[in-house]
Amino acid sequence: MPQNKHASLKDIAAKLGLSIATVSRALKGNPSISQATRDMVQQAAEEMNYSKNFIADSLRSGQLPLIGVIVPHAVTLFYSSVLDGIEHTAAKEGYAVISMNSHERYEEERANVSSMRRLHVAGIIASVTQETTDFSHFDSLAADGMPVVFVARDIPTKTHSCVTADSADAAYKATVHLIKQGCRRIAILCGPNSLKMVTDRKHGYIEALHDYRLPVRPEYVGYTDINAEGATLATERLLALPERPDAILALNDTLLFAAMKTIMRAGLRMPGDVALIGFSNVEYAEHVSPRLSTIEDQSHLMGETACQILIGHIRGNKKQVKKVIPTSLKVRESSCKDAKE
Amino acid sequence: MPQNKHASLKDIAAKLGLSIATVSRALKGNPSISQATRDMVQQAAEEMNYSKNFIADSLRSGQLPLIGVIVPHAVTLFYSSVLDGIEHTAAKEGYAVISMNSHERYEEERANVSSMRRLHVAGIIASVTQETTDFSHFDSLAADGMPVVFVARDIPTKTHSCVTADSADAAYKATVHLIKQGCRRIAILCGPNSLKMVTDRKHGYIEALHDYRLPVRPEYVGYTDINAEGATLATERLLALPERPDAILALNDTLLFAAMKTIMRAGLRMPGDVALIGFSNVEYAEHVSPRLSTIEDQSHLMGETACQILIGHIRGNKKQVKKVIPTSLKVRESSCKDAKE
DNA sequence: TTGAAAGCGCTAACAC
DNA sequence: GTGTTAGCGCTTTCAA
Repeated sequence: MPQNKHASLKDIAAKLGLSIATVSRALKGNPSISQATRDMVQQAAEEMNYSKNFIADSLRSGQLPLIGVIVPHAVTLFYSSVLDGIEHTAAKEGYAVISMNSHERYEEERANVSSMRRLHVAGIIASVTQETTDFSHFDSLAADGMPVVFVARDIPTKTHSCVTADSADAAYKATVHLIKQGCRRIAILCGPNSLKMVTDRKHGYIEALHDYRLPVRPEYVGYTDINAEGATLATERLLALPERPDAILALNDTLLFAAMKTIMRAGLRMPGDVALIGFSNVEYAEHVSPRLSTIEDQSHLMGETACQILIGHIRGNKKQVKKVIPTSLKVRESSCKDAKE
Repeated sequence: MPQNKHASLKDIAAKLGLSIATVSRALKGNPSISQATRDMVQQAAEEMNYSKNFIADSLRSGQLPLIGVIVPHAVTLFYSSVLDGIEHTAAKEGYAVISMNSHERYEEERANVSSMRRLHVAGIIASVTQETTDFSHFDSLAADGMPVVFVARDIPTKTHSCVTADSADAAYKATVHLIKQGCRRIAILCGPNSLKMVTDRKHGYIEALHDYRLPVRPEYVGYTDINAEGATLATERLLALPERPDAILALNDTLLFAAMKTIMRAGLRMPGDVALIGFSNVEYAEHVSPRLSTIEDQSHLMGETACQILIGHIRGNKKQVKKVIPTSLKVRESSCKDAKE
């Protein structure tokens, strides 16, 4: 015999000699159905192991109870944690999560967005790639009535909701920390300016230098694509400057670890010759030697928050929400000039 | 005006004065439709930006083009990489991926399975929790005709397909490596025996001891739940033995890093007092001090392979497949007695 | 070569 | 209180 197809309303109706509509109403506790019938239907449904086929609903509503998530780099503790936060909240609200990885590539991101649209997901949470400078693929979703919330990496457009870290603030604090350690030639290792995350963090860095009357030197702003190779080259360029930086602030995990390796390989002492601090969610930062100072963001909470906002939009809330999640500075060995050396 | 609903076959038919059936056939190149009509329909479809609503199909087939994935611990490089491999293969074959995290809890796993079933996914890829000893929730999927493939952590039942690492082999090689370093009191840090992954790896460890005529001492087999707290306690117990082990083999990332911290905190030298090696996919293993020796598995490939097998089953292949993916031993400082100390 | 109609499972508007 | 019917978008007989 073929596979046990799930029991349907029709089956229950047939068994009980009722109409499909009555069964449907009884099952959702419609008060216009007599208590006796309701009980009878309830029991039959349980016996037959009935579960509602939500695809039928979806056909009518044109929307599946699914939330689409697009991240640029899924195989990281940061994004897997964001994803877990999203899943957590989504599950509580009756949504499942479909995730896709754009691998930091614009073309893949576009393809992901169109897959999501074809899938008729109820809404999308996205973190853009470092290549993305054109945002029309997202705009067209809005035109279609599919809500979008950006997480971690926002886009410049003003009309979307987003959840981000307190980037400028965190970079400011980290820079001040370095200044207080006696660093005067502080470099920053950046991703592309197309990411608002980057410009925000750079802004915090510059503000701190201004406030402490230190010059902002263009040669100390190292740009790179966000990958290990690029970051290694950019760090090497910084270290080769006539006036070598005495500190580096790295804008994310990838950049931070690449910078660390490059500094060590150059035979420089850390923090003696070059202090290092960076944005990171890698718990291993505290196990490497020297223990790395980091700015941690609350990735899980960012995911949960983004999902809550998105579900709000799905349910009809039109107001955009821009939420900032605090980070925390973890001072460890790599940025402490006065610490044990 | 309301949201731009997608154009449907009906819209195209109306515009062209054809029947819905004709449009449907024309769009899939049915040869019984005249070339002229086909061209006309094709063009209209493009103009109207038509895309097929697959929910309608799904209602009829009772199945969505979705693959469900259940992992015990999503926020790890191992599982996020497995997931990325699955997504990669799924996307190529026209499936999207729904992932859920059981957080190593049996009850969550059961809930995940029933969510997946409610969602009418086409098939499931799962890695069981360390608490799972009853597998009836998976068996009932099979009864429903929903294929399941296990990845990384298999279950004892013989009838399912699975993709696993060459656990016994890898543990054997790692143990032999330790023996060749002069270790004679080799301990193993295990998860629960309910995981086949654990018994397989333990088997390899025991075989190696046998082959080199070393005694298998029960007190050197440290059991723990797979989490940092449990692993720390288990390591402490091992280190407190009258005859302290001179080497530890840890069965996964979590256990490995917990063991490392515990050994260091006890003030013991590594590898001098205790050598350490473990299964891990954490690239940071090579940045900690001392650099950690590891057994790496090909997580991405495991995901791709599992997905290929699953899609085979979805398409009707009934033959079970058991695939073993090779690992590689990365010898670094933490397990080399003769290395620089 | 094309059209009409049934049906996938469910809900809601409209009877009675 | 309960039944009937239409319809969500599509495929697929069956007719013409």
